[in-house]
Amino acid sequence: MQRTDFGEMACSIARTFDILGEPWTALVLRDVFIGIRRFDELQRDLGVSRKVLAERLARLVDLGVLARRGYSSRPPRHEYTLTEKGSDLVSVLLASVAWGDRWAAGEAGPPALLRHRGCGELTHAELRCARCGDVLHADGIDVEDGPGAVIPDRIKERL
Amino acid sequence: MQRTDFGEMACSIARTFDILGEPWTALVLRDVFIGIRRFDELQRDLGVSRKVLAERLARLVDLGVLARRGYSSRPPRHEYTLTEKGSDLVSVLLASVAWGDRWAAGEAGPPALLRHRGCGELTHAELRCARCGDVLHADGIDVEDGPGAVIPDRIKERL
DNA sequence: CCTCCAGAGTTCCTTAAGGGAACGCACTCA
DNA sequence: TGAGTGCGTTCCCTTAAGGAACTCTGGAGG
Repeated sequence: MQRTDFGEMACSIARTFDILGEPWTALVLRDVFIGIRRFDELQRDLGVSRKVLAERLARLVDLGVLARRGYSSRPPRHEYTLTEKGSDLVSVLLASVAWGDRWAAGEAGPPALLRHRGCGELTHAELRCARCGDVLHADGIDVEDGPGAVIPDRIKERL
Repeated sequence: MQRTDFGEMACSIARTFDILGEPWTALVLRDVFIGIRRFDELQRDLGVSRKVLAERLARLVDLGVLARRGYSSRPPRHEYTLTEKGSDLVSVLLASVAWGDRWAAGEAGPPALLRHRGCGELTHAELRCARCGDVLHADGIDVEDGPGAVIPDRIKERL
């Protein structure tokens, strides 16, 4: 329902989930990623209401995650594609595929498989430290304040 | 609002976002991850309504993402901690931190920094192919059907 | 013993977001 | 000219989100 504005919080998780914190948005991005790019195709594939789909697409275009381009001017037709910002967001989806495959796939196994074009193998995404290259786990990480951390109001008033 | 049941879809993204597809849940997990474990602390830190917080916590415990344990029996007090399933889900949060830091941080820079205890350096999470170890990008991946892909109903009827 | 406080939820109420169905409009094709 | 397709809008109803106030339990303090 989103009465709270997560996008303004001083937290990259909140800001990301201001966009992704709503299942349809994630699924729209997934579909565009796998090549479903037109309104009606998306609507059929997802089973979402046209209203919600229209809203999500407009928001994603607004945010610069998707781009809307005409691929035919007569009749006017358009399609949605991922921008760089958008394909980068797909990483979050890939991380969630890894989790879902491990913890929510059940007996049937993963519903989809990922093939890395670089090496040609079936694979899954693994999170690694950008510095040392080791696999990252939640319990090997400490969080510290960064430059964009909030300045409490009582201090901000004095600036 | 979630009238649609994303958890039943044959898609690991949908299943993951059935849980995470709602900003408060992500923030609750973040807080538990950074060590905020008690109901009132969470409520104060997040500014979420107690009702929504109670609902989210109950659901996460139900799903096995969080565990609720008493840390004092007299007076009865409890705290929430991440299970293995939960800490694994934090990976998705780490991926979203990387995206948010890059695309939503603005001039101020990232609100928080991650230090990898393994190497001691400030770092960020990078997605890599579990097979060849190369960095994974959305556009280097092909998606194929997996064993858990849906069986269309007209076929399922015959089994 | 009586009152006060903290932790941890619950209950109630209002409002806005979700979902479906129908409508609109531009263009094409038989 | 009438049906079909692509892409949305509009209307209306229902349900969940959010806030505030209330409850209940079990110490502390005087």
